[in-house]
Amino acid sequence: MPAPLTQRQVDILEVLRHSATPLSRSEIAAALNVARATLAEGLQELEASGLIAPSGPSVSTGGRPAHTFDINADAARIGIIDVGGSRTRVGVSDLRGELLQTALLDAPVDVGPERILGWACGQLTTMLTTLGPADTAADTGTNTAAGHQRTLIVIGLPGPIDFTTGEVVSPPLMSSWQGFDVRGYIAQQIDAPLIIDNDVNLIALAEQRLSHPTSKVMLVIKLGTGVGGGLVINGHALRGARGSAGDIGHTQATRAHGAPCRCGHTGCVEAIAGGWALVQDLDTRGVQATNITDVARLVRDGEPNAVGLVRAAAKVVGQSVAQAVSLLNPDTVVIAGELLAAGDSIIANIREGVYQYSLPLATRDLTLVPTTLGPLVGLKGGAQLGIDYLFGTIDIPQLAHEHE
Amino acid sequence: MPAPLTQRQVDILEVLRHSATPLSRSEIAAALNVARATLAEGLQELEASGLIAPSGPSVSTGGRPAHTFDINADAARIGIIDVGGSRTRVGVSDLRGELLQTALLDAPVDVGPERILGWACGQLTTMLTTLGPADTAADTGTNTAAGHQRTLIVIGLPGPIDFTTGEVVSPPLMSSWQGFDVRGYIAQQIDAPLIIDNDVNLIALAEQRLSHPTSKVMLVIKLGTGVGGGLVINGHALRGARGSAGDIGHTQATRAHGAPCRCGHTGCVEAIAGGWALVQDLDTRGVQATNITDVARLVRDGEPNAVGLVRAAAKVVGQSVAQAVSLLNPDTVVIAGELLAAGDSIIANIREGVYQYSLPLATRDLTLVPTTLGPLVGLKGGAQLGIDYLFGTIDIPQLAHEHE
DNA sequence: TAACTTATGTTAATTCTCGACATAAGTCGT
DNA sequence: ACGACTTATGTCGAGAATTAACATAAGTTA
Repeated sequence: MPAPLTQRQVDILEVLRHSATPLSRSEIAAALNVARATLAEGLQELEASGLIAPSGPSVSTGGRPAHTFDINADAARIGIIDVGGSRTRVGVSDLRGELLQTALLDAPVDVGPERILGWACGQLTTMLTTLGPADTAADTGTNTAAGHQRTLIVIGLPGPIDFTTGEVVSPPLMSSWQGFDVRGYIAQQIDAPLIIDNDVNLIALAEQRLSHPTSKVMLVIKLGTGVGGGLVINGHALRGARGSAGDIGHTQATRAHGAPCRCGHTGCVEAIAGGWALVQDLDTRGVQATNITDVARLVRDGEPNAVGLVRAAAKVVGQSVAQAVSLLNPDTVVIAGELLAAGDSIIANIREGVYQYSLPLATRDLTLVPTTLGPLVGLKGGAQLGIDYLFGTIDIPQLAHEHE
Repeated sequence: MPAPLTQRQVDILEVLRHSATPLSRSEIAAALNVARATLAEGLQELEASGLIAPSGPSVSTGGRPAHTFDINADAARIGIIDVGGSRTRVGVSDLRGELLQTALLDAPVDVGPERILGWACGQLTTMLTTLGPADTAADTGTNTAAGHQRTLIVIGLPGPIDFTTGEVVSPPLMSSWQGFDVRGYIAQQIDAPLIIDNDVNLIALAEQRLSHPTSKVMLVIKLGTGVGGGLVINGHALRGARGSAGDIGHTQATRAHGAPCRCGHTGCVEAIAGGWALVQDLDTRGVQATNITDVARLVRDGEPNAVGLVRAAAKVVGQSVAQAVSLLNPDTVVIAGELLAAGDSIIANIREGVYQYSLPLATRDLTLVPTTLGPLVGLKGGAQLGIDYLFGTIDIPQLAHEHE
């Protein structure tokens, strides 16, 4: 029965985490509105537990230099699995969210869960061993004094996750995963708490925390093999009643469009703008492409069919985003996903749709930008979610389930 | 410079407010997880300030009966103005949210702000005088000890409110209001703090607080002269970056539909399902109707054109709601507005659209129901928002602005 | 090197919070 | 009607949490 963190300690960790630079005692105290003396005990315990570490003296401004503290990066290792429609990435991050090592598997999600998760678990096990069990910060034997697991797995899946059960539900993109016990499978191979979430939620968290920290209402759209969305409201991912919030891919495109979607409906955004649909449509027109990377390359090369289809796709996405913008009035919309590799016209076309179909007030201060976090954005977001959990600030407890 | 409420006092008020029955000291202490003794001081101050009042002894269960406390209904009066597309209601509520008196003005919003607000302010002034300045609970002279205004005005307007300026913005339904200084006008007539919000936000708050208190993600649609929406996430209205969140009326209907909308676009939901559009369409077909009440009556009477148009309208709304349901995965959707008077088929047709176009996971546990709070729901919601403000738990400080 | 500036550790005072006790005010059984 | 019992209330002293103030440490600057 490990002692849990006090509220004050959670607060200290939050402050440190959201600061770009290490902080002195005085700075932490000021941020929390408490007297400096009040921090002493909590700070000492945190240091003893290894969660935070001294970070060298700051430069003097004319007086005694302050000792500064920062999150101890080596206090934990977070293994992250980012399953995408056409590729899967794994990585291990430290407690500051820095990725220490990553790996890529180029296989579509529908090769099935065993192949993908088997590979991922193997990679993670190796990485976690190589990178060492997290510095247990303690000959003192108090390394779990704060009651924290020091290794943690986060997985993002490209489909709706019912977090009341932790299962993938009627996954249009992942029929071979239907009913598969992801939690059980991973638990068998890696003994660590596991958090399951939607892949776009991970991206959304990364964007909010790392690129747009002041955003209050953020919408993130991922244009990959499928089309997904994620919402971050006041710093928390909004997952909805059953965890399926953010699904923008299977909303109806504005123009009646007969394209059949894998979800069983017709005219879904994804049936027009999803990577799989683009590949399929190109195929129909006799253009060779096996995945979305090919599509993006074709667009960059100026292949007329690809250019036209992707242009149309972006406009459809723009209309859908416009609906979402009207409904939510976000301050920030971020576009991510591999289709961005097709070039800047994607964003331009989406913007066009948004500004055309939304009311002026909703777009007046709207920031609509592509992600700048690169292809590892999903892993970075997974690290953020894992840190949330370790710091006791996770918002949806159902996501995590420690097997005892 | 009045002393503000302590955090503990705010907590006590919250507990009392959300309890259906008056509570004893022990019950309050249990709800707050503090010792009974700890409450004593805060409780006394609250009683002295008049915000709470003893509520008679509870029935004994074999021992000494407990003294119980409840919000002192007479500690404040909240004047509420609910401006709708075709009528305006005003009312005065007490601090428990009970409406003490209401009045109705049957005039469309576009007769202009002076006419409507002039009438409303006149009514409110009379009511507030008649119903007495709130019981000032104090020969003691400490009636403002807690630093609370005891009279407050809340107004809900049927258009997007830019709460960074407090103005009605490019109101499709209210061109005569464009640029009108609502705050200034009311401030001139009634000397009290003023909260301006969207009318559907008020309805949404009422529904969440009074009818669906366990809902975490709620969407409310108002089918009136216009079509509006409101969101309540975790008990707080989501207003978005500029206050225009919830706008579902000016999203594009799924089927390409050329109907021109007052907002300048074509094919908006409101251009098909808005009361004004229904009236217009009926007129085109030679059926007499001047407002949405007429339309609803025609449907009840079985007039074929009206039945058909309203049926189509409900389906369009259903499709839009389906999009919103996919995006947000709410646990509850409430339909309100005067069009409901047309009969149960409205809800049935909306449900049909939602279940047809949403993914199964999003609708698995979805509650989709009409409002049961009656035509005064907007006033009731305004009272809730006002109480939020008086109790110090208002979530969007920009809404309120005390003129000094 | 002295004067100055800023950070840190310590401590005594203050405030908060709690459990315990004595008392108040009912019901229940005879 | 009365005593035993049950539950609520007020109060007080112990203990914990928090703070401001002071003494000291560790730099910079003239």
